[in-house]
Amino acid sequence: MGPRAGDEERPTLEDVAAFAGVSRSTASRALNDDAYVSAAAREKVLTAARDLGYSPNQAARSLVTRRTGAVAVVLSEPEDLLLDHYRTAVMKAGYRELADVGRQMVLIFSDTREDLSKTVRFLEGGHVDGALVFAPHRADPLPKALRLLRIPVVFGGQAAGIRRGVHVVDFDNEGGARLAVEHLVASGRRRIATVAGPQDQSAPIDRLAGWRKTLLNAGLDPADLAEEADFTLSGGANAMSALLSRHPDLDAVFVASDMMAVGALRTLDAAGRRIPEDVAVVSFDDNATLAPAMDPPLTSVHQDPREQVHAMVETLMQLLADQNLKPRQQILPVSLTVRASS
Amino acid sequence: MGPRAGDEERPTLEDVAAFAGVSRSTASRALNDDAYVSAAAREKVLTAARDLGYSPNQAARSLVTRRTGAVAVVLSEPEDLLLDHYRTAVMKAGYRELADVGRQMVLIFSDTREDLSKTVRFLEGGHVDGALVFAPHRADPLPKALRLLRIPVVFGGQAAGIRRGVHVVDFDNEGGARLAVEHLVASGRRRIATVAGPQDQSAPIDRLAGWRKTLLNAGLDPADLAEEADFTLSGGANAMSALLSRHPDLDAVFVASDMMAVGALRTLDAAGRRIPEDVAVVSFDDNATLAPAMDPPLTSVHQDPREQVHAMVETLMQLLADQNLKPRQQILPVSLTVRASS
DNA sequence: AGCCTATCTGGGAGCGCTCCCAGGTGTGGC
DNA sequence: GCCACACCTGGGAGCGCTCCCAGATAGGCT
Repeated sequence: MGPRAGDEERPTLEDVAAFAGVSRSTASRALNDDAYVSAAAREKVLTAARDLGYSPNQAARSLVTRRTGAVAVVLSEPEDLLLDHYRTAVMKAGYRELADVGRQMVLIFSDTREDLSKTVRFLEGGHVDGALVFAPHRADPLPKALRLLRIPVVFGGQAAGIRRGVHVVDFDNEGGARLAVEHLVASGRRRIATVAGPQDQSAPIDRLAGWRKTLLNAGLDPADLAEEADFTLSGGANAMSALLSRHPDLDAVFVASDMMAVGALRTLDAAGRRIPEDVAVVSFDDNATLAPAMDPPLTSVHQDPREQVHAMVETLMQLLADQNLKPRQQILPVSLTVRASS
Repeated sequence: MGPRAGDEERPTLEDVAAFAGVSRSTASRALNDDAYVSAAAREKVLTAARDLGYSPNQAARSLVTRRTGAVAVVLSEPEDLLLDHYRTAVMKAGYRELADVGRQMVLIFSDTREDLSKTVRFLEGGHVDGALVFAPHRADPLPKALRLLRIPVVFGGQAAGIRRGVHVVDFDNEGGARLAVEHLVASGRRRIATVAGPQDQSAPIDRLAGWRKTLLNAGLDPADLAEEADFTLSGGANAMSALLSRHPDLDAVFVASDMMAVGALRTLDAAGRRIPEDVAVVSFDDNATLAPAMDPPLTSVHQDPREQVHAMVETLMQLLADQNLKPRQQILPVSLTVRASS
């Protein structure tokens, strides 16, 4: 039971207080910079803490404050989770934005059936103060399961199956599609096809709807000019082939993601179409490593995941301060970055 | 101070015990399935816990056990962190492997100077029981800073500037390069170039060394046949151009990553070289979404990040059980997946 | 019968922190 | 001179849990 070598006990607040010659209470106040601590006492405590290499015991702290200082970022997808550009950006942004408000990110991947209950149990278990949830699939049971949760939740993108009573920060997908199509119409295109994303997710649904409505508004016929794909490069290439064989005379295409646009570009190139002379291409995402790097560089609807996450964190912080905050749907604007492909 | 609506207090262990008609101690034993609890008591406690919707307070638990149940996964890179395929795979694998041993992953991105001290402070602060650290850059100060840490650390890939006394799980990068080059030599190639990765990281250094040694062993001259690039697609394309202009007669190339190989393929195609007839291509990583999807599909050195993370978690668990475990360097074997590009 | 062990239970202490409250000291106003 | 009020400090309680220990009961051995 004797002290082993290297078995240095971690100093406690009590140790710091003793070392500084003050009480535990004063030490606590100094370290958390509460009011009513004399400058001299504060100085002594901070020095003592530094000298002893003190770092507060989080467990003890959160036992009494009932705050963990951690926030979960949940990436849900009933099937195998794809860590695409968007999710990757969300993770990085989540880490940064939460760090900026002094919170730690705890990442949760929820991509199997059994994960659902594990995820709920974790969020329920007091490990985190709140959660940012990304659950793009409409059939995903997670959002509904989270309704009974005691901790505040903010959704990134629409919460499947829930229309109200939750906090949501989404992009203006329909508006983005409208920008894209209006741009094509304005430059004289008349047969504007679309490669749509998976129609079991709300973002691609909205993009498709935006394309359709804008065409109708412009007096153009969308019939048979849409093809669904799965957000992958090859999916985009195949969808483009299908469109091309149905409508060899199409003169523009709105593709619902950059990655699919790369595939579409490849198909158009193989079919001998010049871009943008024969066919103009506009895509969605404006992925910084993809869109400008293509040949030709892609015109793309710009959305900034960091901005979304920032708004989500902001909302969550308000929620943490005031549990009764009225549920809010924030729709972030998007813009069109015009490059050589259109 | 009266109870608000929806202000349901979380049940404590005490509540569960009272409900089950046993003592707090017995309830605790039943829930943690300790020995010496009668079947009847256990049953009553578990039922009570379920009925009350009890979930243990983690803070209270870890205050006394001095275990958090969480493990950090640190992705370090002094410059802007690139979430490439490998790191992404590491994150997913880390999440799964840690979940399998009942631990929670806490992800840490450390990619600026000031992050260093924040990272150290976090790891020091008792938030996690241990850490899995990925710090590929040789100049990265993090590994050395972690030496004084009180918590167990396992490195994924070599720990910059440290040769011994740390736990490391690495791939056999040099052996992988040897496999690749021996395969090319065996198929009759004689002018075998390489597109090397950044030489400030140990993995690409080892791959380059393996290429060089194997050529020399085969009686071939590596002089001037290596070109360094930065692991990006365009970097690979440019390096390939340089090699091609220096050695128009090269008949094979070993590329240090799949992504760079995609660029190299593009350059070779543009230069009118047929693959594999004129130039054979072998790359490294065997990225499941990239290597088989290329035209032609890439022969690639296969390494499995999940396997690496699994070994790291295993080592960490042993370390958690026995702090004095002797430091170990584990080198995981790699294999060659032969496809049409060679 | 007596004793020892294995099995099971409950109470108490205490992990390290924050928060509340009582109390002490100084300063200004009447 | 006294009170009011800011400012500052220390002690005590208690967050919810696990672990140790004392005690109770039942069964198997000498």
